[in-house]
Amino acid sequence: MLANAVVATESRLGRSGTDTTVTRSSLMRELEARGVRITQQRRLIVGIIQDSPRHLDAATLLELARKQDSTVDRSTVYRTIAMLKDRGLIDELDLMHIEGEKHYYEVKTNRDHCHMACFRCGAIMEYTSSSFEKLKDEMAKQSGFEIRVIRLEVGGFCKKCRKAAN
Amino acid sequence: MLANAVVATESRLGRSGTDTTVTRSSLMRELEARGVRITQQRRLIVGIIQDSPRHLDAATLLELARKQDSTVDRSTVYRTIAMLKDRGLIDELDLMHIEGEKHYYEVKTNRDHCHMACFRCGAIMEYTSSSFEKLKDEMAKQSGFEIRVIRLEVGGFCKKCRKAAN
DNA sequence: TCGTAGTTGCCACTGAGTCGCAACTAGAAC
DNA sequence: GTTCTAGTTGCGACTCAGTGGCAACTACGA
Repeated sequence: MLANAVVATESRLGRSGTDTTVTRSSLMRELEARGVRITQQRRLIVGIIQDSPRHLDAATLLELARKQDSTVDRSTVYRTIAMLKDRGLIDELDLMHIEGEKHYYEVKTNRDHCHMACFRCGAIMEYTSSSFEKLKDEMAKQSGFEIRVIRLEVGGFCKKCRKAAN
Repeated sequence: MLANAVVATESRLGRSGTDTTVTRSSLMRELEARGVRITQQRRLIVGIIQDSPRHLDAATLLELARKQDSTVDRSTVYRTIAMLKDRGLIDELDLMHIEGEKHYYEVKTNRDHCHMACFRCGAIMEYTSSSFEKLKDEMAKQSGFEIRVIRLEVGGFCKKCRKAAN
């Protein structure tokens, strides 16, 4: 029981920072350690991803970056995302395409977790569980597959919305 | 052990029909039963999805449909896909974006299953397991979430490719 | 056979993401 | 501090998936 945690979020497409079992690494520190060239733009974009309380898509990320530096280009945002993804520092999510075909990004956590998207209110909840870890191990063992990325996404209706529907 | 099954596929983006535990319903029969208007185009498109040994994306589906009826339009394919998705008759997959941003479709099965995509050879494997069903139940119970769609996708390297890499 | 609600083809559009290239710059070498 | 250059950026034009309005067509019930 203690190993399981439902992380509910207050805001739309938000995510909670209160979970004690899930931690996220410092992107900037990782990049420096790996000898990646640190440009102003990267510092800015990476900072926004790191500090965001919500799952960001590329367009929102660009918008936020431009608030601080209006010259930042769309390509730079996409290229920075690709760079972080290649290095395994961020995860890409679809969130059940709850708002079109966008992709969302989040800093990789120490534990894999699932995202539950409410079709009615758009809330995103994160869920970690030891059963998920076990399933992952079982899959790798039985299939001989080397798992690099895993994504478990759920669409449906959250507790609040189910109550509201009654 | 018996409850688990790794379904390996021969071909790229293929899927096996040999699994005895996973069954797929007849789309046409379902549509008729639900009083959906059966047009020539729908019969054609739905037939292709049903009979395909591979996971199809919209563009491929259109191409295959046009081989039998060159007048079929792209919109019709997208609208048919949307119709089947809305009615919960097919599932949409991303397959870890192994080939760009396409979406792939498959007839809904009696059991949820996972898709494992090999980054090297592009093979897609399907995996069903009682642990997956259990995790699903646990998630619903603990979070109060009503699960309508669930998608578990894995990216990495398949057994063959891992051996080949050595 | 007819009438019409639902569907199709057409076409123009949007929005996400990519790519080549010239200009710029982080950071190593001196 | 100055210089050098490989790596990065901004720009702009592009591709590709998917959408939506609208007139013409058609499945199917009466």
